[in-house]
This record gives sequence, C-alpha cells and structure tokens, in this order.
Amino acid sequence: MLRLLTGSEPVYISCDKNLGFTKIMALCSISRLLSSSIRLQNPKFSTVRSTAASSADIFFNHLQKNGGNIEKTLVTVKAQVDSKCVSGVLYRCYPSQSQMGLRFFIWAGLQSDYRHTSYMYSKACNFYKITQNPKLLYDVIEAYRAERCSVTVKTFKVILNLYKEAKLADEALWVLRKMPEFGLRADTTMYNVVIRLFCVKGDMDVAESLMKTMSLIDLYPDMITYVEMVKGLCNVGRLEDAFGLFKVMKEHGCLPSTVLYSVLLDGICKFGNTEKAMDLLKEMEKEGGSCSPNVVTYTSVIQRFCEKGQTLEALEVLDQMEAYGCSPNRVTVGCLIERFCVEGRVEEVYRLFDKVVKGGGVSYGECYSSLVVCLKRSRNTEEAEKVFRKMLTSGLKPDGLACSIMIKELCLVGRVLDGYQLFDEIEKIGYLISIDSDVYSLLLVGLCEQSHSVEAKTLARLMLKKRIRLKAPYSDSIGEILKKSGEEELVNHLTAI
DNA sequence: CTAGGGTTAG
Repeated sequence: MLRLLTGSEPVYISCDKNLGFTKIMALCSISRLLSSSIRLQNPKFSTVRSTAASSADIFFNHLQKNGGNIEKTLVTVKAQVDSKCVSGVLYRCYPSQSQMGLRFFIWAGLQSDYRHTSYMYSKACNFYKITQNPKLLYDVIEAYRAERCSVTVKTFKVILNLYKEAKLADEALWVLRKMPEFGLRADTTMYNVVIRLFCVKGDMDVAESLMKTMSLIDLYPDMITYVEMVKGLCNVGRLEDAFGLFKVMKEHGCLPSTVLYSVLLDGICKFGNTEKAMDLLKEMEKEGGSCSPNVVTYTSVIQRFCEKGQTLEALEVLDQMEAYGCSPNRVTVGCLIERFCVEGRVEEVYRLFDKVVKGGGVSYGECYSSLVVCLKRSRNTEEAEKVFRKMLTSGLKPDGLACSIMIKELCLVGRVLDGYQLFDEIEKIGYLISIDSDVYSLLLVGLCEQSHSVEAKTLARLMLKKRIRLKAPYSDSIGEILKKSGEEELVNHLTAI
C-alpha cells in the first residue's frame, strides 16, 4: 500500500506490480488535470446513472418472491426482456443464486420477442464459468424434471448453446441424450452443434457415430454436417476418409457446395499432395455454378503455398484466380505480403499492390496497412513507421489496426509525444474512427508520465467528447484516485461511458 | 459452415 497526499485527505492506493511509483504520480496528475479543467467545462456530467436498470430489478425482485417453478410466474411480469435486462439479472443472481440466474437466462431465450445474441451466450458462459462448472446446467435440467416444468426443444437448444460456448463436447452430447427422457427429439441443427464440438476436439470416432445416429432417427445430415465432418477428418489427417465422404455425397446426387469443396481442398493442400489439390481446384472451376471457387477458396490455397515457402506457386494461383474473374481481397494480399517480408523481398510488394488493386477487391490503403502490420510483426518497426508516414503524406487511409499498432509501439518505446503527434495528425484528417480505445488510455498515461500536460489535457477532453472510457489496467487505478479525491462523478463518466 | 492482422514485460 502506498500513502499519497492529495488535498486534505490521505489517499491509499493498492500498488500492484504493474503500477510503479512514477505511474502513480502520473495518475495523480491526470486526476488533477481532469478535475480542474474538464469538469468545469462539462457541467452536465453530474447525473450519469441510467434509468434502464429497472427492468432487471423487476425481474430479479419477482424471482426473489417466487421460488420453485419460476418459469410459470415469469409470464405475469410486466417488463421488457432485452439484453440489458438479461445481463442485469445474471449479475444480480451471481454467485449465490446461479441456478436461478441460468433458469432465467433459459426462460428469456424462449421469449418470442427476444433472442439471445452470441454475445449474450458468451457473457453468460464466462460469467457463470460454465466450462469449470458444467454441473450448473445438469442441475437445471434435473430441477425441471423434479418440478415437472414444461420444457421444449428450444429449452434444450439454449442449454446446448451454453455448452457449445463453453466448448464442452461431452456435456453437449449429454444434452442430446437427455432429450428423449422428456419426450423430445433433437434436430439436425442440434446434432451439428455436437458434431462440431467433437470435430474440434479431434474425436472423429464420436463425430462419425453421431452422424450415423442421425440417419437412424430419420434426420438427414445437411451441408453443414458434411463441412464439419470433412474439416474434422482432414484435421486429424484422415484425408482418404474425407474424400470418401465427399464421394458418397456426390453419389447420392447431392452436389457439394463451394464451401465443402474449399474445406476439402484446404485439407489436401495441408496434408496431401499439390497435384491433387490443383486438380480439385480445376474441377471446381470447370463445374462452376454452386461449386465455383471464390475468394476464400483461392486464398486458402495461396496461404498453404505460402506456409510451405512455395511463393512462386502461390503467385501462380493468384494469376489463376484473376484469370477466373475472382478478385483478391485483404486476406489474400496479407498472406503474400507476409511471405515477401519473410523472404526479405519487401520491395516487390508494391508491384503486387498495383496488380491486386486493379481487381477492385482491395484498396491501396488496405494493402499498405497490411504491410505496416506485417513489418511490425517481423520486428521491422523502423520500416513500418516509414511506410506508415508515407501513407499519411500520400493521402492513403490507414486502417484501425495499423494506427493502433503504430501509436502503441511509439508509446512503448517511450516516444509518447511522437505517438501523440501521429495520433493528432490522423485525427485531424478524420481517419481515427476505428482505433483501439485502449490506445487513448495508453497515450494519456504516457503523456502524464512525461509531463506533457497540454497534450494530456487536450486528449482527455477529446476522450470525454468522444465518450471513450479509460481501459484497464489504467481505468481502475485512475478511477481509484479520482474517486478518493472526491471526483466520483467524473469516474462514473470516464469509466462507465 | 470455408481464408483471417497485433500485446507490451522478467
């Protein structure tokens, strides 16, 4: 612990290992900066608490009063279910009422006017630590049975999606097996989820037996099932079996899609021989229609060649791609840039840029941004900075990642003012839209550390204007200090924007 | 459902 004097009251700051003394002093000066100048210029900051918390409160209070079969009475609650409300209830129930929280989550997922986004699933999964505590959902299902709750296929889908998010293959399979006990039957989509989990795990025996089970209960594997299976089989090196599945499908009169072809092609590139891969690509081109190779198809082939160091072959595929009328995109170019950088042939990328930009699938700005990222990644920071500055002077728009990387790098090596100037320049030409928000915090702390108070003040003002919150690990420490010096409202604003 | 940029530190 460290005792600091700010104003009349001593302030104690927990001093974690990331926070040296100079940093703490810097944070204190931010505190002073923000409190002295900014607050006065922005009198509206005093009331920032939102009123939208109430819907979660209504549901939570209802849950507290009505134990047991909560789903029955939840219908009577007159409140809107939305994602804010759902996460609100999740937070209130954790950790002492986890089961209730999850039951509410499942119930909410069944409402016709609301659908959990994948973000909500990951939120619920991470917050309740489903991966570490899969039993929580077991218990929910057992509670449904004990209380004779009415459950539907959709109920199980929500639970399955939580296990999917938690990457728990065995538990997901358990959900499928549990359904008949409730008189319910899983559909193809649910099988696909479980098959995918086992494919990712590399447990292809279970995945295969699941696919067999499907036909036994009159369910048909769809294109998604095949894609997952082919990918899984390729990944464990069972190329022949992947090919076999592909052929069986064709024999059944089911035409493989571009995606399926691409997955198989990618597998052959990775583990098979090049000739066979190129034959398959030709076959796709000839077949055309729903089998036509697309950007992804070509890009993955190019990428595999690059990985193997076969730059020439990769470039030939690029030609083949363009001849077929398919435009390379940012990802395609990215692979090739990386390859050129690795080989120390950086000068050659500019000719590549001219070529691919003509296709219309990617711009010079994107090409140069990729180059900056690539150079930085191969520790060629000096060159990266050169390219980046060249972009700015020639009016090319750097993308968010290139900006973030460049500014962060400058801060990291102590050239905070340079970083700020770059930032300022990009901001002035209006190119700063998609920059990482933690870049702002990094810059702000750096500027304070090096006592560039004018710039720090300007930046802080800009952050408030743009409603950019302070990022961890700075937000906590800055927040602490601000709060202890009585700047609670300001903290609310900067951290809870 | 197929390709897929970066993170610092001892």
